[in-house]
Amino acid sequence: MLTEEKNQENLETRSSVNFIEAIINEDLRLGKNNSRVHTRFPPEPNGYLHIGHAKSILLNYGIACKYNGKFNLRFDDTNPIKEEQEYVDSIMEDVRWLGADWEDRLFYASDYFDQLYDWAEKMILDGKAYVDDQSAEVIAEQRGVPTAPGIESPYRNRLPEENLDLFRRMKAGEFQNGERVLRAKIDMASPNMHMRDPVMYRILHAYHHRTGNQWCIYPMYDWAHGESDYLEGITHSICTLEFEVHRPLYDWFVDQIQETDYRPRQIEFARLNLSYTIMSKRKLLELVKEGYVNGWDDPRMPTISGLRRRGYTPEAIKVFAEKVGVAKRDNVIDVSLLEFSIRENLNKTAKRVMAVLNPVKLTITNYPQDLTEDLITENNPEDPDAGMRTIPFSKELFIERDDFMISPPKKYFRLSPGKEVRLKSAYIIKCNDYRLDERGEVVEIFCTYDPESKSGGAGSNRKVKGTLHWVTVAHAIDAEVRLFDRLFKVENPEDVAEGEDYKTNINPDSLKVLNQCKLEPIMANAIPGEKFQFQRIGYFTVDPDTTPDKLIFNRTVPLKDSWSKSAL
RNA sequence: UGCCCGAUGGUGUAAUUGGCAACACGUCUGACUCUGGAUCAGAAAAGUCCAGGUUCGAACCCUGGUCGGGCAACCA
Repeated sequence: MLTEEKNQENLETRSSVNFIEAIINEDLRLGKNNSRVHTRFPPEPNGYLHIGHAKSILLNYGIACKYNGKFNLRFDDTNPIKEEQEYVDSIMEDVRWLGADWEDRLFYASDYFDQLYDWAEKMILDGKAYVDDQSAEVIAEQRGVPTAPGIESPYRNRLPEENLDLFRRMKAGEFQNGERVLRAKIDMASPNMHMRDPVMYRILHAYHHRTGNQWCIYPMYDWAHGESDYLEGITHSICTLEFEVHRPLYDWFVDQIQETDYRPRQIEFARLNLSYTIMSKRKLLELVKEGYVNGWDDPRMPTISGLRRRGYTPEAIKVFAEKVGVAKRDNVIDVSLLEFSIRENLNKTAKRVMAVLNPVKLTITNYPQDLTEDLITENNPEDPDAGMRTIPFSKELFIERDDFMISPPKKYFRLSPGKEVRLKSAYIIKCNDYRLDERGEVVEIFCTYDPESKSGGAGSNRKVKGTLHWVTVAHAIDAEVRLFDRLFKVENPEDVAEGEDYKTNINPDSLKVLNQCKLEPIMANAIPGEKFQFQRIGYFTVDPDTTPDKLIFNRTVPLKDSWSKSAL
């Protein structure tokens, strides 16, 4: 981004900062952390990123940019059982695609395993941590409940030397999974459950995607996260609301290692929720594993890879994230805001082309049999720089089946017997007749054209109510078009009757595949990821499944359609 | 009968930190249009969860409620 633009943006938004920026402004005013701002995005590589993560990425990266600070990408990989390299790769691709640049600061919590271990030994020596021999069940029981204090473990007052010996033997692999843990010695009576001697290390004989079999003890989130922030010099550690109750523990752990004035600060914001959408990683994984969708990048998924394949652009997602804002109250954003963002973006950038999704033949009876005209049409009326192109026109055409009705309702502006319409960038035609098959389906429409009405010509000023898109029979190329609808039938998929789950709300018609689609010939050159507006229909992108002999398009989002709406 | 958060049009976010509740999406009109798109013009829609208090003045401060969310993995 140009500095000039950035300054302009700062000026514009200065009067209205979100609560996180307000905190940062205050920290800066007080000169905290040498007036540095340093954020990070800390995903666990246990699944693909979704639009909610995009909000977080863009928030963290946006703040770093705005305050001339830095942004890190850090994988929170402290649980080898759930984490995989595939997820690391996909996450990096998605973060990069969104435009968040971590420069040379790619880190892993596992980078810090040695340091964390050393600090843990020090805490043991200081009497701040101890080894507990009890089972997970017993420990959970002793922790008590939110409304009543817990009780102390019988191992709580073990001598530091014994704790150190045991901890070293844990590390050395002398014990089985679950046999012992290292716990911080805080307060079993705290009203905050997280302060009741939380587990710092558990034994996990498991292969880690980066450290292999080097370790058999792994740090817990609370112990690893704040210390990782500390090691990276993070100033503002932004996370979601559910970690709010963890903050006292975050601070307690930082207290144990802090050596200078520098100190990272945790700030929590409300995660993004979208109507008609499910955002839980666990449930998205379930949709993938149980085959409700075709993989993490299925265009119906709210994953970043799904949105990308659907045809969304990073710009649109950025605009969306800005419009959504940042606050602490729970929210459900209407998907229409997301759709607005991509339409607004693609309206300015997508090339307009003719595509007939559900074709019916139309013959212009008074047009010369062998003639093909190259007509000129705009690539994008919203973008003067997009230029013009030619499109062939001849006697036999395809038009959209929906664009013809034998006996139309009152405000139908399209084609019907005796009526006139314009063919986009071509001529005005009049319907004289049509032919039905034995089932009563229209198989051919017969029209005459007005040679004087050619687009751009002298006599082209005549007004007709409707304009149709079309392609020629002789030149059209075939394509498969995948029409996506929302994955869930209801606004809140989690809202279900007793004994049912969100899967009962899955929309059975979320994917409709059309195979007889006819496109103007220039589309033979379309490449995967390229975006178009199919005129009068919607925005489409070329799916990566496309092969040289089979073009496949995904519908990103339909055009707004006030006609079908009013017809309801 | 614990602790921590939150509450502003249908949805989301603002309100110069105590000064006429604004913006966006959505909805509805109308204009324009060779995309029933876009664009343009306009409208409806909250009196700020409730009750008290402080103040000339409260969405904002205080008190007490109500409602919603979170917290009891060797998950993050």
